[in-house]
Amino acid sequence: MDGLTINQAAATTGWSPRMLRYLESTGLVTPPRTASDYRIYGPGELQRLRTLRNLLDSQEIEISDVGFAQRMRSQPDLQSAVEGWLDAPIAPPEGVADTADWLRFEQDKHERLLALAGGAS
Amino acid sequence: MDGLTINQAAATTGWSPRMLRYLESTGLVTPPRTASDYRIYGPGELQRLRTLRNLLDSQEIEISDVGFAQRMRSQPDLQSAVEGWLDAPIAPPEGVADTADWLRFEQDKHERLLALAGGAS
DNA sequence: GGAACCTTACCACGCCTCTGTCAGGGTTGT
DNA sequence: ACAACCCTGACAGAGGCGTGGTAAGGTTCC
Repeated sequence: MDGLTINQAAATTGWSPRMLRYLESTGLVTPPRTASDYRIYGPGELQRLRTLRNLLDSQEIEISDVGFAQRMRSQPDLQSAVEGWLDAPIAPPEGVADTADWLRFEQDKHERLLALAGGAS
Repeated sequence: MDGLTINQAAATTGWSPRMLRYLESTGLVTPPRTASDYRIYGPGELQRLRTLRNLLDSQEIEISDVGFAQRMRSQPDLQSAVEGWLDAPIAPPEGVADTADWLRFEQDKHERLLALAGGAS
């Protein structure tokens, strides 16, 4: 044994043992195990637990948020998809000749939908 | 008026009017308003709504996740705090002479805590 | 001026997150 | 061998998210 058990780690970090297991289930802090499946918290894990607590306290964020950030880290396609959406301009796309044309097109579409819903014979 | 009303926008994007208002409350899609507070969805907002739907469908993601990503965008200190935590090494910090010393220190700390909890006279 | 639309503000429901607690069974240390 | 610890799995409850509905009141169009 070269590390703390879950209750010892809980006592020194301020997390409850339940939460340490929960954090492991989210993939945020994953301690190694002994041969008989006891969790072993080394200095690295303890540091990570303490700084995680600081992070959650200082910023207004939740565990699941950090989990999502980690997920974006490991899935580049997800990251590029999200950032692509965020970076997309709010301005209208070019290629439609005139705003008035576009507007008429969309409003007609709306009326077609209403017609479908209403007087479908 | 040079844009669609909320019901028209809902019909062409597939979102419900309720959800368009909800998305505005999360800050993800914020249409401008008329003088009498009607929401006006222009081509840009419609595009954004459709691509948001694509994003949520294609990736395994929730609205609040996108909201969090946007929040990290606009708050650089939050972003650096989260990424700093994610990038922190799992390895023990240097500076402690010996792992055995550290271990003894932490375990002693544990016992002090137990003593406080148990036999506080 | 009335129908059809828009606004905000609530209530409600199902699901998920976070957190605690407990039961049944295996492991460690003295 | 016995206390004290660890494991998993389950139930439970507070609170937030995503979504729908509905009511009371202003706006727009014919």
